[in-house]
Amino acid sequence: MATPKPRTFYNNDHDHQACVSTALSLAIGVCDRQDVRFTPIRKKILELIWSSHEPVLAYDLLKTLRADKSNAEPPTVYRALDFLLQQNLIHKIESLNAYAGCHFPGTTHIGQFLICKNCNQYAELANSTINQAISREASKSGFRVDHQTVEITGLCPQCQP
Amino acid sequence: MATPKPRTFYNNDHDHQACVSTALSLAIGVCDRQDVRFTPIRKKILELIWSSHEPVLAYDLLKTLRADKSNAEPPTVYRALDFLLQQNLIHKIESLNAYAGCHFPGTTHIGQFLICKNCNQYAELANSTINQAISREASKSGFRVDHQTVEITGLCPQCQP
DNA sequence: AACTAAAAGATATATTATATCATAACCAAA
DNA sequence: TTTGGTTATGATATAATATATCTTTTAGTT
Repeated sequence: MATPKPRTFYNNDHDHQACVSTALSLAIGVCDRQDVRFTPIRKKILELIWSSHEPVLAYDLLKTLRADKSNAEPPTVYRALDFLLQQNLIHKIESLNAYAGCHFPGTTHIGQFLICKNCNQYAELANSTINQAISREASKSGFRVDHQTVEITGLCPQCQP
Repeated sequence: MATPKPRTFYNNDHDHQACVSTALSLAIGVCDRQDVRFTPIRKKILELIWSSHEPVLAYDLLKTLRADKSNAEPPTVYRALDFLLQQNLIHKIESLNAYAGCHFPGTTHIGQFLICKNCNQYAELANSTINQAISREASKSGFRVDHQTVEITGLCPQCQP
């Protein structure tokens, strides 16, 4: 399987509405094929996650969601997040306790995250060189790999001096 | 710099007291060289972290610590953890919100963690093949890497069927 | 329409972590 | 050997993240 082309970081000029609508369309397709329900709350949470290219905190989602749904409570958000995680439409960034839109939605892939310390944007790679190196080296210790969490912090191209 | 030999997973027969005392001796050396204070609380927390080869939760440390120090409160533990993290004597396992003894204490290294889903033990690698693959592939996206979080779950040799 | 299963509402609480101010211990210099 | 400064700890409160549980509503099926 070829490594998909890595997403680059975005500048202020890009057509962000296109990012959001692409993510939503793909999500509709995924849920359709999986025969699971892409309810209004789930759609709204996915939209909010895609409102920027930065990982988002659950309680920030809750605050924003409450503009629309004043009765929203933490479980409302966490249930939607759990659903979106299960459908591979978002990822959790463990080192930030934050959630980020998946760039390869509905596909089985092993993602790696590049997170810019300056602008807080992330990029998702699905780089087979990295994940093969990890699998191979782990095997040398006799370890059978099930899941990899790879989160890389640093400076994105636009934030470098 | 050569890749240090990866630590393997431990079985029930190993001389665990030796693991603990080695960790403590090395910590004393590190703190000495850094001219920082290895106080009784810090020592106790490090000992508790090394009481097994499994990552430990902060509030579990607190519970255990209270056997000795009944007035211990969360900041007592978190301050000691912060200190030990700063001195590279322990690591935080982000995907578990847990803390684990460092296998290469006091050295600058880029660690990777293998975490067994069955027995909960971890091993720490400092594998340059992995971290070079990550740096190199991240560079291709123009990203300047500062820090890597690599946490791999699966089955250790002893827990495989 | 009645039934069933899935989703959402509502409430409570668990878990993880930090802020802040007060006190104590350590240690260097006068 | 006091003085003063710094670092560590005590104590209290609270913030931030996440889940358990029970009820009600909604959607889809018979």
